[in-house]
Amino acid sequence: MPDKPALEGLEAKWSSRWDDEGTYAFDRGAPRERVFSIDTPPPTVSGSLHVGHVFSYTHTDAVARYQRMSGKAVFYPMGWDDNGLPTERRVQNYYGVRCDPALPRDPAFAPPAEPARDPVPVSRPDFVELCLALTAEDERAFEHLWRTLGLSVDWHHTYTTIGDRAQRASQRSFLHLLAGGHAYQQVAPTLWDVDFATAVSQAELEDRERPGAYHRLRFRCLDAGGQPDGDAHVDIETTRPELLPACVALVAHPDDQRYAPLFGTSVATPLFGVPVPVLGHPLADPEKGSGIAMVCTFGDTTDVVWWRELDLPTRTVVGRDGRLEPVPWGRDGWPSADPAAAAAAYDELAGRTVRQAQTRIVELLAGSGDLIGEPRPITHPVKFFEKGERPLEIVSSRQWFVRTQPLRERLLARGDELRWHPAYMAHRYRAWVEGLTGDWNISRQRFFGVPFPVWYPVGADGTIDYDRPLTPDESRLPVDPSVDVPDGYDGSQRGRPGGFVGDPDVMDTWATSSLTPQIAGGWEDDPELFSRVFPMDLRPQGHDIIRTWLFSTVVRAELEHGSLPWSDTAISGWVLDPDRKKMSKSKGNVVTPLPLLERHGADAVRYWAASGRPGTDTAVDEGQMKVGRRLAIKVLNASRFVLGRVAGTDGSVPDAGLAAVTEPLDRAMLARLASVVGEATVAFDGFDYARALERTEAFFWSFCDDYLELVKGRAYGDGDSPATSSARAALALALSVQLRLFAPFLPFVTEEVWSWWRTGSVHRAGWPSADEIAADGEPAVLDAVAGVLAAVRRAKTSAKRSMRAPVARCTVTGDAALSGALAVAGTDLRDAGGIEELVVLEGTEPGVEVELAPE
RNA sequence: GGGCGCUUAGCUCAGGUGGUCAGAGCAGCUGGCUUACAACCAGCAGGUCGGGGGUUCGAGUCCCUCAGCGCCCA
Repeated sequence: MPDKPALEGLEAKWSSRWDDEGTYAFDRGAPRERVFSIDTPPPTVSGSLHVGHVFSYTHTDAVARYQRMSGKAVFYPMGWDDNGLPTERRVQNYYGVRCDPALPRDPAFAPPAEPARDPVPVSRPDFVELCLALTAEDERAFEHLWRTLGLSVDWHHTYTTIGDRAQRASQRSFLHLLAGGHAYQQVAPTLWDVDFATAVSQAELEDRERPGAYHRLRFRCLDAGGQPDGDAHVDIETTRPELLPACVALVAHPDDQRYAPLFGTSVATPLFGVPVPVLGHPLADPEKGSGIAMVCTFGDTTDVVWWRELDLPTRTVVGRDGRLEPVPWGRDGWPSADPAAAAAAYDELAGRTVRQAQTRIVELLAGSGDLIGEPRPITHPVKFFEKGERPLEIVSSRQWFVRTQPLRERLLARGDELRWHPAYMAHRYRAWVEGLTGDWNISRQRFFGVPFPVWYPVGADGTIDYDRPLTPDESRLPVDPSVDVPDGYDGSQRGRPGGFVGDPDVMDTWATSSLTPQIAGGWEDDPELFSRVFPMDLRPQGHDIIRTWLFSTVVRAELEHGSLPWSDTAISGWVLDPDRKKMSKSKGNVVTPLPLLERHGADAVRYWAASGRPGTDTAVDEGQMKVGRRLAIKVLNASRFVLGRVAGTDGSVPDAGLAAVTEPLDRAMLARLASVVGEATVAFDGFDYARALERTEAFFWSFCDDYLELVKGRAYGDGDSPATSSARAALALALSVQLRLFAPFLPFVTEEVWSWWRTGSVHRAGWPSADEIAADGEPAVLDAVAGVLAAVRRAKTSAKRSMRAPVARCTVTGDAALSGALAVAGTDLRDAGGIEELVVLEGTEPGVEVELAPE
């Protein structure tokens, strides 16, 4: 035991010791009922560490440590989410490159030493190499952070979402979905980010308020013969006049009497003279604009609904590059009363971006007199990819979907079955599932991801037969269809008539991340392990990703296993900046965790994190970290005192045990501690680590302030007297229990102290039970005596005297319980308070009178 | 527009099933080198628990309503 114990260096000392000794190694031999398995969020490895990680991962770690101490074999693996767009973007910026899948691999490729001003095109394999290199570097930084923070992860069980195991699981599951009819491919309207050149899913959308303008456009009514019906017309309002050439219908609410007479008739689009029907649909809002809308393929998601439900034709004008594509007016589904005029007008638009096209078409409409009045500015919500900078377009493209729509009821039932902590978080899931409007698009037109394990036959005429995808045997997984060859073909047939082509896309990152319980648990790769850990016990995560990660994981487990992926989920809040504002890179208020760990120590930072209630947003609070640091130091010092009294001259601590605790005051203290153990245990069983910490901490401070002071006299006494033996035995028991109660929160300082007098790790010691210290003590004895001691201190303080100032006489008046307490603990009170004469009176007016000795 | 959460001392927050629940820590103030701890200790002061209404013998604690803040979804 050091003379002057300190916190410095404990992180490095113990994290490497734990590693060497396998303190947190998972016991594969444990039967399922003794296993506690955790499906930890694999953090996105895109370079920056975030204090939010430290916050929520500490919550999980506290629970993991509690479960481990309670005798569970804790399966606590760690993954890195490295696949996907964030990594691609980071690699592009870091190296100054861009992926060009048309390029062949360059055997001599080396990344630019300095990022060039203009991105260097690199082949897909070279690009993927760079992604792998950079994420490997980031992953080392993350692991260092986790070890410094003291996460009790089993570092033998790690995975990445781009690694072979993840690819195998993703592809295998995809093949199962395909075989089961849960995955299908379709050319369909797809949310498309022009800049990223990829499809995105509903879960990745966000609405942003953007300025726009209603343009009032005049459509001429047509008679039954398709000729203009005199001067009859109808005006619509649209924020996207540039989509006029893609107009396929007008819709109004079926009950809207203004337009009811027009239902079933046709009108002609201005400029292009395209005849389109006027139809009724309940989604048309009579309050919006003129109450009648033009349906385009496709301006927004409502257009998609109208198009589908009203069985409208498709006339797409916006291409994947966000520009208007050429259109064959008068042919192939592009009817016009005057194809030449339509073509002439459209020539002004083709090749322009949607923005440019809007400006131009407004000029054309104004010139033709079809724009009525001035555009009317408004702000309205526009759909964006959450990582994108330009509004999403909706384009038709070939995509893989997972059928979620028919699952709705089953998914809602699974949500009810899952135990949520806190319970109200279940609402978020339910609201999301109930609001699903389409199937889950899992195709991404990107590079650093898991490829779809499919090829397509190429017919003799060179057409690709998408309806008969070629799939590999599962034993071949993972495959890369751009390199590997389907069974029955050879490489020379790639892209040739009579040959094959590989699917060019990769899966949505959530299509892999939704399988983390399977990937981490060794699904099919290690069935023995999998049977012991799946379904898992706990999914910890933030509330912001309930609709993505939690939802998609429930979908996959339901389709693959017909079960929940875990029994419980613990939802952490967000970390806010010190001013309680949401952190974001754009605001520049993101707090990085390493400096905090260096400044305050891991135990202190963990204390702050563990003080954040489950589900509650919590501000970064260095004040709380300082409190945590003081607590850790207090644990060191109090332990040093206790062990200094308890240990023999040779340093060994006799294990006197509960039987030696004979003094009522000591038994009272242990009884109170026993109730704290009970409270902490109940709290932890409900995943309420914060309450467990609070109860433990409150006890500890009163233990130090009152009990230690009261018992000092006896503790320093003659080692052979029963009174001293009782004090020392109680101190040893109380310290042992408290160190274990604190261990999930302050793993470093508790392990340090444990090592002074115990063998093995405190983190492998048994979680304390009330039985260990269930003396038949009466806690009120301690309360009563501590109350008198406080009164004595008060008297000394108000007299501005030292705490050592002697008290000539202390007169205590109270009921029988109080006098009984003082009868059994009066000596301790006299010692602690420096009281020369203690007088106890029974009376109805309780009070303490303190007469200090003259100075 | 819908859903969820929050509103308790200057600040950050606790307050499981309604009855010493009006609390803690920080900050503030006043004292004390007390042989575990001055990176410490002792003590003090601080709030009509967002407003209004209701249920009840009794409500931060349950119900309704209003206001503000935040998040999610339209």
